[in-house]
Amino acid sequence: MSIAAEIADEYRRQSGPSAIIICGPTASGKSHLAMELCGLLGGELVSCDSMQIYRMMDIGTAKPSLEDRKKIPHHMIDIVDPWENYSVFKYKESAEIITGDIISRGKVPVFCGGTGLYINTLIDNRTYTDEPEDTYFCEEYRAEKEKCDQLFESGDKVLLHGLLAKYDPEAAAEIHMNNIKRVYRQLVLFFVTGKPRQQRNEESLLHTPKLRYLTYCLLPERDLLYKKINERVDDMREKGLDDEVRMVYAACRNNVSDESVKSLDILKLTALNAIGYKEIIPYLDFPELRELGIPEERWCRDAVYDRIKKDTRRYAKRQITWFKKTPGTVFLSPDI
RNA sequence: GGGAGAUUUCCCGAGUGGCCAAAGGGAGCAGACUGUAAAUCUGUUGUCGUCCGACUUCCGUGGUUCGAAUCCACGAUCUCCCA
Repeated sequence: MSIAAEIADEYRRQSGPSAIIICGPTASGKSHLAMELCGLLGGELVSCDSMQIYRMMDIGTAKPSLEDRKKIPHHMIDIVDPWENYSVFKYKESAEIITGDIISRGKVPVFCGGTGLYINTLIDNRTYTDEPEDTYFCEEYRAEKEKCDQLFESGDKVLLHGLLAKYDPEAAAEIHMNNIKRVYRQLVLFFVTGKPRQQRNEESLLHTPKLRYLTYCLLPERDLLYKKINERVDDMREKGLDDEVRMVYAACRNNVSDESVKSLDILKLTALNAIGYKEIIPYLDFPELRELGIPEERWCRDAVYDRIKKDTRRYAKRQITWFKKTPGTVFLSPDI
């Protein structure tokens, strides 16, 4: 019996509202399995992928083909533009509505993706409060936030970490000083909510999950996975990743303030830091990118694509590390 | 045939007598994370033991020395130059 058939059987044995999650590192064959399951169970696919969320980024994120999307309804794909900000909070919000809708129509939600943070947010039914821009727990924190911004800009990790130690010592003890981005984020969250990390975490877990999730993680043998990754990157190259990256970058450039382009803040956009994009962007022929100093050397496609492969492999490793500790997960090792 | 230079732990590469299991980088491996996550960060990489430690290494063999990756001799392989 095929893996899909077995999972389908297991699913049918469930009582009460249930959903299936298919996770695993990139190129482990998640989409294929999820599609098969949808076919067997009359399911609809809900993506848990932080990059397939973005429109235009088709080749580099290995989005399912339009053909597949016609066969089985796919959700949570192509819902934001690459120059927009997105977050787990927004993901959870939309995914919840969509899931409810799928169930109310008597279909089975089949979640599929590799973003562990999103997946665990679903499983635990974490709830966050909205985080409006520029709202602070108290007036005093507004000034502190500004100070915090300055420290972050100047890269003063020692003082920034010290600031966190002052407001949320527990978080400071757990987050390494070098992890300046996270230190900064913790501070911002503290100034907005007025609550330390521990408390926020606990409170986000107060709502019991409405669904029972059957979680499966595809974990191919490492060598096989890496081989598959390399092949997939070569494939992307052939399909025209270069052109797609140029198009996405240009689109972001047109939709972001001149200031951001000039200061290269544009490069901080989450979408532009996706693997396959961030490696190619420095070589694009846009005036502001000259500052990066890289275009001087010859554009060596082989080297760039090797870097993409390497970054993808490392990403896969991080995904595996995450999935391994998600409770209740059933691990499968496919031959791909 | 003659001359010059090279050979270092997975790779690149530092090291020229003790502070060397050997800088640094790459790649690998392991991990953290639960409010930007395809992001960000940490640890580790000769063997054995839990840290202190013990043991085996720097092309090979032999030698000098209290002590050698480092000096000497011979050999092997590679690169360049003259024939």
